[in-house]
Amino acid sequence: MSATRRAARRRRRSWIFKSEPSVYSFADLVRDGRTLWEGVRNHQARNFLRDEVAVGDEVFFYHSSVSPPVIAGLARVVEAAYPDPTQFDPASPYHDPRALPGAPIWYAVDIAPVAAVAPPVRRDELKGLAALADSLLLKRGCRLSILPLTAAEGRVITRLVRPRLVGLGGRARPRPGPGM
DNA sequence: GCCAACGTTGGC
DNA sequence: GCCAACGTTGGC
Repeated sequence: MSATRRAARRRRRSWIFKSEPSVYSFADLVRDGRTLWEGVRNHQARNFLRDEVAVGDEVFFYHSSVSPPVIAGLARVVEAAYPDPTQFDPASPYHDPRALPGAPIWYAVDIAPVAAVAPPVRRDELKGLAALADSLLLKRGCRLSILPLTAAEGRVITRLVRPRLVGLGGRARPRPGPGM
């Protein structure tokens, strides 16, 4: 089997991507159909984006800094890491003068919406899950905006989210993929 | 609005 | 390299 083929068969991973909905919400993603996940300026989160987030991975779109914080949607990765263009743009709030074309510091991936979660899954519902007791997501003080889930954590969140998946644009709800 | 947690910066 | 000061994140 070729390397690409092995990569294609790699186990799909699950991630939490946090966003403040006043900056960019799941509804914005639905409107846009696809977006680059720009502006990540934390090294650990950057490393996940650059090295581990892969096409096809599942993304739980998390609204932070709102009350209550929620998982508002399901998305998937449609383009793996490439240099975040905003780092080179002096007009961008994410501009980083240390970054040079050819020597990027920050990376972005592209994601697309799969289904809305309605009603959204609230953080306090997640807190009720024993399987998430030690998760990064619920860990006090965890400020990572790109957050890996273990397979078990992904499963348990999927179980909660799945009955609430609402297809986009009035179409039928998306067929659950393998493992869902 | 408060504040805990954590990352970054900069003086030494 | 240490560490105090400061800024940001993000739940509450």
